Amino acid sequence: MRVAEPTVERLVQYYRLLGQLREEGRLVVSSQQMGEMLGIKASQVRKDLSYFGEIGKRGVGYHVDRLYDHVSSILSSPGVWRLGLVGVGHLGYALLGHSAFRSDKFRIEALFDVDPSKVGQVINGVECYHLDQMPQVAREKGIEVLILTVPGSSAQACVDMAVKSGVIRGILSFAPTPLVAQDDILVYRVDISVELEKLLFFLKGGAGV
Amino acid sequence: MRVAEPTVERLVQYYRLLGQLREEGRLVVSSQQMGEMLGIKASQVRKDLSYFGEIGKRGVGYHVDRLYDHVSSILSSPGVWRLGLVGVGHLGYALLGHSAFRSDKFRIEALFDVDPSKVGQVINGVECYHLDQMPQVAREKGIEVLILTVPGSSAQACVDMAVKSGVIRGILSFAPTPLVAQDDILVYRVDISVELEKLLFFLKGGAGV
DNA sequence: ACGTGTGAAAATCTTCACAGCG
DNA sequence: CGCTGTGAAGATTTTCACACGT
Repeated sequence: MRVAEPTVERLVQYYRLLGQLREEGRLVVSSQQMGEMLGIKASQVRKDLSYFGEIGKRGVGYHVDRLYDHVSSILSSPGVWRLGLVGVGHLGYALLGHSAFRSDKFRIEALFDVDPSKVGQVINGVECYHLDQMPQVAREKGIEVLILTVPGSSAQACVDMAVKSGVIRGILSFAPTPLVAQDDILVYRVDISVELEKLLFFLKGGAGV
Repeated sequence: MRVAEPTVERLVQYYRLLGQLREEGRLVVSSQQMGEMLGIKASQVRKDLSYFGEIGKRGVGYHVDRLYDHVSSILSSPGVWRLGLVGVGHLGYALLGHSAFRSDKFRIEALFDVDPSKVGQVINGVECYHLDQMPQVAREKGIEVLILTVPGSSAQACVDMAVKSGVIRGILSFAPTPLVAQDDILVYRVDISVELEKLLFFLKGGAGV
């Protein structure tokens, strides 16, 4: 069965929460309680979890350890993903050290930039190559996913290179530009300014002018 | 009429695109063409734009300048928003210099941190205060919106302070934690690791295990 | 003839409400 | 009894299809 994107988004949150509860030594949790802690309706929690089989106990709730392992296996990867990070500016550097990028599910294997002062350096324990070498390095190192933290003006060029490399399957872009790629490359975007604009739009009241 | 969030998200993209087209000196564009450039269906473009009145010309398309001004006024703010940025780590610093934060719609008026080596400094042209002073500084400077780039462990504490300040109306958080606030404070979240997890989930094929 | 504007249909996502099991 | 699992209802968002103005 196909799992919807909003469901996956929430699964990641359940996973984090369960990790915490597990550390606190909690044994059991109900959909109601999870919902309250995450700002999600209990019925939504139950529906999300039910897509992957009956894992709770009626009249009791969910066994924290068991549910954690279960969600973990849903989100698990076949192996360790190898990532490349393109654009070692402030944002790229911030992500390199960011807690979101500390996981045993993936590893940043290479950096790419065009700045001669960065190429050849080892930054945060990862070697930086010239962008031109990206397709080759990606093939050599088995990199399948790219994080783009380049200016909008060069984002599409990076995507085109990724396509040509033949090995990149997914791209997470932080550039504020639309990207076109073949259908077999999965592109996700995090657009910071859009989020800020949305916030301000609804703050001012939502209507026009 | 209430405007849906997905619509606002696309409006921001139309706005950017129209800005480019305008600079290129283009006079007219169709919903079909805008859609192709942004990866959005033409019918969706037309529906989004039609919420705000009849602005296109049948048989012709949209007049670029006119549509640009129109979308601009929809997204416009009553004045210049004053923002505070909490947490001047790598990510906070990156955002400070980020192109997304260069706009005449808002201005970052103050930074906040707990690190003594940052408090009192002027970073990127903006003064950094101790987090404890946030409610007071926010009131003095008319800050209504906060950007949170703090570790997850302190994000909720920042929200609580913001609530107590009495003047904060919106928060954009980059922390990977759920946040609870009163209903009159609008909270948006950008969760980088969730986006990456989603990408990897659908890359591996979407199903469980 | 062409491309917008828009009701209506379709698809997607969320919430309800309750049967059923521990 | 309490809480899950789930079909059905409801809400929201996208897509279709075509009437209409230029």
